[in-house]
Amino acid sequence: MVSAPIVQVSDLASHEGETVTVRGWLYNRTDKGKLQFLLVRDGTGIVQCVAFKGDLPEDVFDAARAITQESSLTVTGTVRADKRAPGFPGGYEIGVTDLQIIQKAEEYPIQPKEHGIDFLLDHRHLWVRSSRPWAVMRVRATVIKAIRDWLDDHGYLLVDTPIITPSAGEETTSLFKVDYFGDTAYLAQTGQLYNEANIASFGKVYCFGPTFRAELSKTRRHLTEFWMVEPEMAFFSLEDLMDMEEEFVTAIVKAALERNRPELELLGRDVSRLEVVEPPFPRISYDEALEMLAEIREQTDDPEQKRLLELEWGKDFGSPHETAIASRFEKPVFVYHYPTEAKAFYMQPVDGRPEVCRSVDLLAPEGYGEITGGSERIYDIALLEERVASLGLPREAYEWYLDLRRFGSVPHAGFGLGVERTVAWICGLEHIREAIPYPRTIKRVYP
RNA sequence: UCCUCGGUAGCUCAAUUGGCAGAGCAAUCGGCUGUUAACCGAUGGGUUGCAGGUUCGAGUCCUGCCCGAGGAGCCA
Repeated sequence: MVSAPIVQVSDLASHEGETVTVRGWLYNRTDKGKLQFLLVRDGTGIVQCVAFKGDLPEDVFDAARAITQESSLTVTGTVRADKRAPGFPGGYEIGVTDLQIIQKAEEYPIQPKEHGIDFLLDHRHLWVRSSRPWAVMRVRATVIKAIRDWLDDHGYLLVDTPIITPSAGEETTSLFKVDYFGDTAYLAQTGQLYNEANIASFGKVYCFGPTFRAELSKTRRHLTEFWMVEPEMAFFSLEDLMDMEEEFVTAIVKAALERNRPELELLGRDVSRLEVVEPPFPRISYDEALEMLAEIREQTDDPEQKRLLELEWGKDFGSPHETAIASRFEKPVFVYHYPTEAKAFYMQPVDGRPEVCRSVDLLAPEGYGEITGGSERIYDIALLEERVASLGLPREAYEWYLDLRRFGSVPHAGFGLGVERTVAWICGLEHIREAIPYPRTIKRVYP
């Protein structure tokens, strides 16, 4: 047994010519008789290990030959550059001198070939080992770090908000009910109301965590459990909000381009679509968006498309509308001043035009839909009380929230950004379920 | 919740008008010194989602149920 320094596959380039040990799992193999090509993963990358019968003791070569897909192992050998070597990042391979199997895997269900989505999701605990999910989760980690770094560096304080909440924030039909020692509680679908309390202590805050929606939504952009970051800022106007959002979203995209370009290439992402993301983002009003939709409807000959793009004033956009609007722009596009009736009770009406409110959604390009939604909040106590009453909301549940307007209320604004939708957009994924390690959808809580 | 589509070997799929349930990959065994989801030869592998029905005969037709996918509405 040769003892050699343990190195990571991602660092192999700096060990050319040295004898090293890699610990990991067998990703795939090619058996050429006296020559074995073993693709070994270690979490940081994939390296090809080459075992040649003539160079090795018989037992070592036999071990290389017997190893099954996804068996755990340690491989020792000499690092050499070779253009033919596949892997991630590739270009280097290990000439095997020793090899030990830690556990010989049983027949592994996932092959390096096409599989159906149902099968893959049933085996998500194994599928996470495959190169596509691996690349996506690395981008996801970058996105999350970029979110935190940008906010922390720009004067926002992370203030955690509860996941178990006492009352319905918005509609109870979309809340998961929890038995709380005999009382009813709900899983949070937003931390916003608490953020609004926290800004009076810290000025600019954000909460970041999982959030839960019991909606019976069955589309490529919905999960019942997803991660959301919600910044909330005292003394912010709608314009301040858009200025901040475009800087923030640009920083996230840039971080992924800087740190995960190889992963994005592995995913087949056209990164030129991401490289154009720079402030300023186009800004259009809801009314302008409706005109745009009317134009698009006129231009299409597809009767189905015409029907899907119909929208009467006052309604919120569905995904066909969002996709159609976003397709007119290279960059993410802000749509502001939505009809008040389509939005939440706490959004500030526009002066002199109360039928629309100071709200803004950010639509991602390429059909990825709404990635942020936010607004200025009502800060006048009388107006907020009136809204609570007119919508028939339970006043007692909102007493503490109304308090915030009684003790030093200020104009303020905030928004939520959906992490999985952002990751799906950056990675170019077909479906949001690939943007989270263990997706929870209306039909799936396993594994 | 509504609409549409689907469920056949471990996986991806085929099976003519209702007439012997098959292929590729994977697995196992053998061959090959540069493979990139290698290739070549051989072997094993099936309660056709479940329950009924029609029929001489059902993977195929009928009824009910279960499971999943795509889309809509709603939303991030």
